Amino acid sequence: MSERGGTGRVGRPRSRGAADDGRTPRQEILDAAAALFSESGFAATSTRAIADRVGIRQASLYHHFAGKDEILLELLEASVRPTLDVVDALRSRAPDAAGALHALVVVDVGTLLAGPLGIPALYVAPEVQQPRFEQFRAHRRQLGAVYAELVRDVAPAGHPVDADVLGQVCLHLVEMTASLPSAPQLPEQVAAACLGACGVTGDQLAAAVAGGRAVRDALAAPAAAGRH
Amino acid sequence: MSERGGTGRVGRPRSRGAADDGRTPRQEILDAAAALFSESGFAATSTRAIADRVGIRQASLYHHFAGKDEILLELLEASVRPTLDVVDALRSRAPDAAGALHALVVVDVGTLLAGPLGIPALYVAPEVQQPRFEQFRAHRRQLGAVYAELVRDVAPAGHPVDADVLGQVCLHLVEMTASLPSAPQLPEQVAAACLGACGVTGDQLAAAVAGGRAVRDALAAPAAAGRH
DNA sequence: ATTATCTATAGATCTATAGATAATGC
DNA sequence: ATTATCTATAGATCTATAGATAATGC
Repeated sequence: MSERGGTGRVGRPRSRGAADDGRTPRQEILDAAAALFSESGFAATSTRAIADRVGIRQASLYHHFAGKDEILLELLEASVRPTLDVVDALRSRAPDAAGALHALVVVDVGTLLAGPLGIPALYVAPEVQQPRFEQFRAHRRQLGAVYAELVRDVAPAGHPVDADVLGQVCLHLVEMTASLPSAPQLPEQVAAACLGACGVTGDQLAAAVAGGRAVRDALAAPAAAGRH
Repeated sequence: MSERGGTGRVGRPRSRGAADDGRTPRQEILDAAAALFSESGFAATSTRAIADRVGIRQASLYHHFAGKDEILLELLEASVRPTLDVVDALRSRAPDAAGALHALVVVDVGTLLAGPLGIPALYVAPEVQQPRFEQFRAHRRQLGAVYAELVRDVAPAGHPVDADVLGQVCLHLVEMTASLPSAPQLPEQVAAACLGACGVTGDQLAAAVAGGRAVRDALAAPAAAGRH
C-alpha cells in the first residue's frame, strides 16, 4: 500500500547511501544503539558513534529521537512489553502456580533471547535506576510483582527462602540468561533453576514442566482467536 | 609507630579542611567513587564529581590514582579478593560439595554485603567487560570456576540443568544479592536458593546447611592459627 | 627534601540547535 | 508542502598535564 512510487524515498538522500533492508531509519538507529550500548555502555556511547554506525550524521538522530535517553527507553520497553502483553492470558490458562511460573520463565527468557542480548544487562545499571527511566522500571516492577505472586504459591511450607527474595531471584535469573553462552533448551533450564530455587525438584519439577508446556501450547493457538 | 609528630599531616592543606577520620586520602577517594559509581554509573561519574565529594580539587586525584579506571579496578578487586583468599581453606575443610557450596555462597555474599553495595551490579556492566578490566575479570572467572566445580558434584544425576549453566546461576545469584533489600539471614537464604537451583531441597538441603555451618565454624578459629 | 595539595589550562570531546538542501508528493 | 537529511557551530563539559605552593621531616 505504501510501496507505490518505486525505488525513491522521501527526504534528502544520505551521503553514505542507505544500505536498504526493510528497516525504518528509526529501527536502524535502535539496532545500532543496542549494539553500542551493549559493547560500551550507555553513557560511554556518544550520539556521534550511533550515527556513524547507522551511516548518517550526528544531528540527524534528533529528527527521530529527542535524545539518547529516548533511544534507551525504547529499547528497554521493547524488551519487557511482549512478556507483559501475554502474562494475563498465561496465568488464566495455567493449571497451577508452578506451571504458570515455568511457562512465564520460558516465555520471558525466550523474549529476551530474541532481542538484543546486551539489553537485560543494562537493567541493573545505575543509569537505568535514575528517574528518567522510571517508566521502564514501573513496567519491570509490574512483571516482578507477577513473579512474586507466583512464587508465593509455589514454594512449599517451610522452605527456607522468603517469597520476596525468591521473586527477585527468579526475575534476575531470567534476565541474566541473555548474557549466558547459548545452551540447548536454555529457557527450560532456567525455568527448572527457578523452580529449584523455590524448593521444587524431582517429580514435582517434572509435573511443573509438563504444566508449563501445556500452558504454552494453549497460548499458541487460541490466543490468536481470542484476539478477534 | 607512625603517629609521632601530633596533629599535622604532610603536604599542602586542603582548601576545604580535611574532615579527619582515620581514612587515608586514597581510601577517601575509593569511598567517594564507590558511592558515585553506584548512583550514576562509571562513565557518567566525572573525576570532578569524585574530587568534589572528597573535598579536594579534581587534579589532586591524579596524585593517588593514574585515572578513573584504576579507581574502579581497585574497587572491583577489593570485592572479590577476600573470598578468593579463603576459598582453598574452605574447600579443604568441607565434608562434601554441598556443604562447600553452601559455605562458599554464605562467605561470598557476606563479603559483598560488607563492601559498597553498588559494586557487584557493575560486574555485568559493559564497561567492565572491556580489556582494561581484564585483571578483575580473570579473578572473577577464577571464582566462577570454583562454583562450577562444586555445582558439578552437587547436582543429582538427571537434574535438568547443565552444570555450566548452574555455575553461572550461582555466581549471579550471589552477586545480585547486594542489590536486594536487606532481609534476615540473607546469605543463608541465597545459599538455599543456589542449592535449590542445583536440585537440592528438603532433607538434603538441611544437611548441606549443617555442613556449611560446620565449615564456617572450622574456618573461624584454626585459620588464624594455620596462618602462623 | 619530600609530600599532598593547589591553580591554570590545553585539547578533546559531546549534545543539541539553527538553518540549508535535496529528495518525493500533490 | 513535506520530509529526511545535511552543514555548521555554540556552549558545556571532561581528562590529564605543567608548574606553583604550603605543609612536615631531617
